[in-house]
Order: sequence, then structure tokens, then C-alpha cells
Amino acid sequence: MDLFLSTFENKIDRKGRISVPAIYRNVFERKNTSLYLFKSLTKSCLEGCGIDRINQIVDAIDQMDVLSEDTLTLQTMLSSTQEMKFDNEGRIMLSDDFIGYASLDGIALFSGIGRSFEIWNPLQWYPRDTATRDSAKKGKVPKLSFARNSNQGYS
Amino acid sequence: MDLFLSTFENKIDRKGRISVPAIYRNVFERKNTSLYLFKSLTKSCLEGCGIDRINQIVDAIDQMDVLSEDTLTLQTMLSSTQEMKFDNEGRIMLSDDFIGYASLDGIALFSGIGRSFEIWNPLQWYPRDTATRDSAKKGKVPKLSFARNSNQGYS
DNA sequence: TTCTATCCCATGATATCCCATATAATCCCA
DNA sequence: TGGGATTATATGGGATATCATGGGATAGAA
Repeated sequence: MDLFLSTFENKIDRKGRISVPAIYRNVFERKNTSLYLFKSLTKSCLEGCGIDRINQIVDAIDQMDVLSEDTLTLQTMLSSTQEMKFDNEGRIMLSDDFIGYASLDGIALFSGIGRSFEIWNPLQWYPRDTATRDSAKKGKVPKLSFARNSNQGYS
Repeated sequence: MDLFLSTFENKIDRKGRISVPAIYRNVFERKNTSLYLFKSLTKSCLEGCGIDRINQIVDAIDQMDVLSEDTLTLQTMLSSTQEMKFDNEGRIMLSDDFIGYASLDGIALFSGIGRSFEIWNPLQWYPRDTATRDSAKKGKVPKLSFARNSNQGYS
């Protein structure tokens, strides 16, 4: 499965192009698949993923009540989704819509969060990162079980 | 399962490279897997582990409420995680971000703590080590259960 | 045409590769 | 068991390749 880690800050040039970090790009080049970008439902950022993730959403919709609120929400995600094309240098073009939604301005921050990655205005991302770390230091660290029969938390 | 023990102090050269202790390196070379480094959530050090632990975090996120605080925390961990590449001499490159976060300066201390290891500024590690030992001498020693079918973790 | 997206080439920064060396650890044989 | 020989490890530095970025040229749509 796809795995996106680390953070990177890249420039948006005057043509609206931005380099996708090479290690993210490799995920798509290896499998010869496309990168899909959509507006995050809950945060003011863009979210990037592979076709697998998109298919998960589509399948989820198929199994839900057509009239439900959740269906509408997922459909909203899909309607904002764009299939991105890489140029020879591994860059993509961000639409004005995307740039506006994420309040991007000259520099974008890629933040790998596992199965997908986010694209942020650095000025909005850093305070959130700091806040989350501060919260964790106050003891709000999620417990992960690393051994089968253990109650050991992570710290 | 991976096992990291002992402490080592190695130099960070002017290119930002540092030798990973051979016995740590062997863990990854034997399984032909990568070393992952991330910023500790609770301490001013870096933490090193294998892909297994990363996968546990990713899987945990998949099964959690997207909007929960815990999800945010785990995503913060992943966004600081880097897959490290060994050069032919068994060194890795520490990014400026990592060096800054752990306040590293010329020398780094590797501290094996079982399933993972930590990378510290020696000046910060030694006082902590001493303090923990002093505390233990005053009776604060955890109980260890060696019973075969125990579910108790170390704490 | 005019605007814009795509292609193609150039460049600087820096990560990676490769070779060298000093020191420490291990081996091996008398 | 001692001590020289050999190997492993940590470190340093030059050469090379990769990556992010910039910009001109071309193609296509409005």
C-alpha cells in the first residue's frame, strides 16, 4: 500500500507549478498510476492520494444509503477531486481553486500522514504541529499496542 | 522482533552524516528493511524504529475517528518521520530539522531501549540517566513479571 | 490572434556514491 | 595464552547524480 511520510516545503512558481517531493512521486511512478488531489473536508488544506484511496471512497458510497448525509459528504469529496499530471520534472499545476482553498501563497508544505498527504500553507501548518506536540507532552498520547497481549502504551 | 540495546556516541560530520552503530544497522540489513526516524512526541530526542512500528501507526489511524485528537497526534508523528537511507559505510544523513529538534551538536548518543532506540544530545542524556538511577535507588523500581503467561507490560 | 498549458533545456544546491585511512575489535597460530 | 595479522567499524573528503527550480519555445484552446 502507498505510504507517505515526512514534510517538505516547495515553491509555487509564477506559472503555478510546484514540485511534488521525489519520494511521493516515486509511489506513483513505480505503479504507473496518477496522483489525485481534493479539498480536505475538515481542514483548510488539500489532500493527495492514489487511485486506491479514491476507489475506497467510491466503494463506500456504493454500500451506503443513497440519501444519507454521509453519502453526500463523500460525494462532495469526489466532486472536488482532480487527477494531476506530472510534467517531465515531476511538477504539477495547482488550479486557482485549489490555491484559494488552501490559502497558498508562494510556498506549499507537503505533510505525509500515512496513506495520504496534505498540502498546507506553512503559516497554517506550523502552529497546528506545535499545538499537537504541546498537547502530547501534557500526556495526551494515544495508546498503541505494540505487543499482542500487552497493555503497554506508547511514550 | 527487533532488539536495540546499549548506548553509543558517534560524530556528526560536517555534511550532517552519522554512523549508525553496526549492531543496530545489522537489524535492518538482515531483514533488508529501512530505518525510520521521527521526532519524539514527548522528549527532545529522535526515535528510530523499523517499518513494523510505522505500519502499526498507519493501521491505527485507519481505524480511528478521523476527527479525533489521537488521530491528529499519530499523523503528527508520521509527518515528522523520515525513511533513512544508509550509505555504503552505514551512515545516515540527519536533516537540519532533526538536528535542531534534538539540539544535536557534533556528537549524538544512540540509546537502545528495546524495540526502538533514541538519538540524544549527550549533554541532555547523561543527566536524565543519572536522575533515573538516583530515583531507582530510592526504591522506585518497577516490578517485572517473568511469568510465562503474563499479560503485564513493563511500566 | 491571445492566453495558457505543456515540453524541453539549463542550473545551483545538495544528497549520494566511492575511495581512503585510522582505530578498535577479532582471529589465528605458535 | 600472547601477540602479530586480519577484519570490522567509524570517519573524512572528492566525484557524481539527483532534485527543485527557472525560463524559453511550442502546441492547443478560446
